[in-house]
Amino acid sequence: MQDTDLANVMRALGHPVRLSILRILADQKQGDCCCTDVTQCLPLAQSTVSQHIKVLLDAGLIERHARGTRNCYSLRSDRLEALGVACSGLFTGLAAADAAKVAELA
Amino acid sequence: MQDTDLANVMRALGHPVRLSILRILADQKQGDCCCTDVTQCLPLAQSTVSQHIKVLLDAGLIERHARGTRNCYSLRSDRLEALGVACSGLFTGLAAADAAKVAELA
DNA sequence: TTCTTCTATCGCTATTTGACGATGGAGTAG
DNA sequence: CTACTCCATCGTCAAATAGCGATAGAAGAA
Repeated sequence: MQDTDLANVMRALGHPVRLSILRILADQKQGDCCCTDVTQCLPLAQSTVSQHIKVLLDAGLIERHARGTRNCYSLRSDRLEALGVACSGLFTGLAAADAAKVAELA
Repeated sequence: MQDTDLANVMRALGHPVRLSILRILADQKQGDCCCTDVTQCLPLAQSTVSQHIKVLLDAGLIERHARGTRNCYSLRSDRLEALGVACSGLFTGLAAADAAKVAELA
């Protein structure tokens, strides 16, 4: 994953409300979680929640699927898992490079 | 790690230049990497780089230590490793909760 | 002391973000 | 057809962010 893409995803996750939305979607029963449901879990206006959802959508972290009269949202588990791997790799990679310098010095 | 803290760190990482700075610090030889060194690796003004460094400092991702006449920076490997664990846990946790719903449905 | 280097900070501007209410289109129910 | 619900989008505002040049203080060098 490119640094630019990674930064985009990170920025999308860089707001506590958006992390909350991800958790709400993870806890909700299979697929039938619409914007109104999420809004009722948060002390925010519907339009604000909709905006945050859009950010997560654009970052590819969630997906939308029409469910009768509603738009329902669910996590994109594949992307989340890939992200977990990328982050873990990035951070331990950085830490490892750092450690290598120290070792090299000895 | 709290969602608020996690979001703060994510936001700090949500800019490609700051990711670059982390990589630069990881590659640089032991400890003697000052603001000017970083600036020379980037197409940005020194003041701008200094600001980005401050963001990383405030997020606790790097640390400053005076080295003679300069201020040198290095990664906080402990924090990075902790972050790797936290991210990995968060993402796989979300994905797992999502998968559990599907299984429960069956 | 005087000079030079380093760099954090200030002031400024332009852009982006976060929040809100209002609105209108799409679709269901009656 | 007539409600009614859902919700994405628009317009607006305040605040934060990202960029720059200028500057001043700290500290080593001469």
